[in-house]
Amino acid sequence: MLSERRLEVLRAIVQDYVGTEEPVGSKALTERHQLGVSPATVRNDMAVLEEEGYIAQPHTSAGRIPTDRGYRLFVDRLAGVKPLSTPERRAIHNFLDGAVDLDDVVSRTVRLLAQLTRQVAVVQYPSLTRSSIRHVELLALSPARLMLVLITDTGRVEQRVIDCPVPFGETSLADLRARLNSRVAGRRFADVPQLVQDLPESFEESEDRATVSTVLATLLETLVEEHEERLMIGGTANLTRFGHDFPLTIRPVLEALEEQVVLLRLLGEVKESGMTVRIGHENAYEGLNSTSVVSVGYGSGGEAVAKLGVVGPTRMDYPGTMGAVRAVARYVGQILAES
Amino acid sequence: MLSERRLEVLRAIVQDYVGTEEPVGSKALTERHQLGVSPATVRNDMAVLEEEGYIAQPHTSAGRIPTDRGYRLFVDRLAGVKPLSTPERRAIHNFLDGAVDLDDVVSRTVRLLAQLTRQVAVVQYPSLTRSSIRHVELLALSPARLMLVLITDTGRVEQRVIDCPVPFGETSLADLRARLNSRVAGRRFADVPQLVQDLPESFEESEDRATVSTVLATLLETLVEEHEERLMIGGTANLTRFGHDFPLTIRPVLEALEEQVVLLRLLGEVKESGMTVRIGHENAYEGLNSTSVVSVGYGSGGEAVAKLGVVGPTRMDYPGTMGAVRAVARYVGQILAES
DNA sequence: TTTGGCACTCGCCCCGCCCGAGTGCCAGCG
DNA sequence: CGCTGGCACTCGGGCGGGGCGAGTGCCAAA
Repeated sequence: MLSERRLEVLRAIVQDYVGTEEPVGSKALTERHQLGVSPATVRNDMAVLEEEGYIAQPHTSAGRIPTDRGYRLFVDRLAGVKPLSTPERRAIHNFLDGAVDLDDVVSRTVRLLAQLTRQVAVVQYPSLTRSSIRHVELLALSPARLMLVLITDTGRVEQRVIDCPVPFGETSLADLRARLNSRVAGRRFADVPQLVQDLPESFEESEDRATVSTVLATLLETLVEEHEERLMIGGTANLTRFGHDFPLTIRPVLEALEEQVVLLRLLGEVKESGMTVRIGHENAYEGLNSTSVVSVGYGSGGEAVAKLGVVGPTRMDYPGTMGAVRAVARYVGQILAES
Repeated sequence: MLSERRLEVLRAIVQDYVGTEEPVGSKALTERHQLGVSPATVRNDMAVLEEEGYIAQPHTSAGRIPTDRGYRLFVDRLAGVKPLSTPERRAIHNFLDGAVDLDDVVSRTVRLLAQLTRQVAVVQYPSLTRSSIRHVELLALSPARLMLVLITDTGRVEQRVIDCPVPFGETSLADLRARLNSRVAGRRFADVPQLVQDLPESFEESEDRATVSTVLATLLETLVEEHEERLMIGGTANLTRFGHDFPLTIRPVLEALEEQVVLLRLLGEVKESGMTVRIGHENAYEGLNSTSVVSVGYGSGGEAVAKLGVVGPTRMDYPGTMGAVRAVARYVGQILAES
């Protein structure tokens, strides 16, 4: 077990290193923090901390830097979530109010998060499967082609073009549209499959039934994970502040950011509620081994409809970042609830 | 005027420099190209080319590298557009077919372009103002709130929430929807303003007129440039290949890429048809002074509804990049025409 | 006009040096 | 037993000098 003071030393190391980006030595530590002990004592504590794997030296005769494990301890036991300042809070409101549609909300959120944390921001669009249907629209593009448009209560819109096996009359179309809406409007997406399964049979014309089945198939297909998840990233310019050695670091991170699948999985691991912090090697994806990911779910009501977060160097200001992420998530939730 | 051989020397310099990323000297040039003259002659030619501002030496006693002006001459007079190989062409088809909606088309295009050119790809969504309206949908979210959904012939969907000054009945809504669609469906967006201007007056109830005006105002506002333009970028990981000194270079480029306004202006300068190449300082935006932008319009018919292009180092393979950009633009145009 | 020759320039690489921050260890002190 | 000051040691980073070689410009000859 680590004594109180050793934890204090670890905290000091993390704070200094985050601030200066340079390995921190025993002397500098005692000067910058009121630890009440001499450098020699700190050195002993450091030796213990190193033994336990919380800190490391890049090379002999250099100061110490925290390891992933050290950051983990720091986040879990030594640091709280720093609440935002009033100006920052106001900035969030100013920035997010006035968004005209969902795309706008998401893109503003991304920019805001990137700016507040000075890191890379990732925002997932509200998941379809966890949203409710506001409206389903069917348009005839030509006699044998339909367009299906889905609108969710979170403002998301999806469309699909459908090739009908058989030409489909305008009356049947209006009919289908009405029946479809009366069944699914206001319902959760997750419930849609059983709500519509008997729909084809309720049509008299057998040709129409085929078309109705096709439409429903497309509708259900739209809800398949993988396809339905979208996200937006921003603040990649902040990657250039990652460190001096970043040519090597930045590459895999940029690659990871382009792999939506990777990011989605990353966010997918977020616990339903509450904030998740993944530090360095805790990230399953190799390219992100030298980064930390802070993420949290957001939603219009109590429950999360999607996630957002930031990707930054393991050497990041955890309390501040966590505060910003949480505050933004809450406010985005409010915005969505209003619209 | 430059002699034939001097132009040939310039071409050789550009090609070698693009390949090796290193200043090219007279000896190396004669070895790698059949110029039929000695290094000394080439040196004389180089001196002339330098005097004219087509090439420069990074420092005394180093080889020459092309200047922006040199690249310009190369692009204008020395290089054609390199057609893609059959496998590449096939790759485009494989990659782009199977896109389910417009977002999918755009995101696939971005990835494809980035992969083909190994540079940063930028794709603008089809412009609203140059598209036609396929359908306008009005939904009542609550008695006093409407949602306006616009669907274009290029598959783009825009939605806006409208707060009504006065509650608006379901009958009036259906009425408005019908009248609106009969007027604008199939028409160009640009024509919308005059098509709808007398619409409010055609309503009897004076309260309804206010709402109708609000709806129309929102509709027109949606078409305002700035707001209506969207784009997607990808392949930023390719920035890491820009050069050895890239920490300095990459930063402003990433920043520029995040500034949608900058990019839109960049693409906006593209001539209606035909490819545009902006080299180094020809780019108005300072952060892109060490990059070149190759862009072209694309569209479903003969005319362009939007633009796409790539951003790369001035030291890029112009013929190849131009070939890829053109080929992708053409195929995307086809895809849009089909859907 | 082209060519070979030649002296010259200058950036880069390599090496060795020194400096100093930081360490680990130890003996002494409370 | 824990803390402290002292001390020898380590080693990375910065600085400067020297050699190398690619590349140049100039010139005289073909």
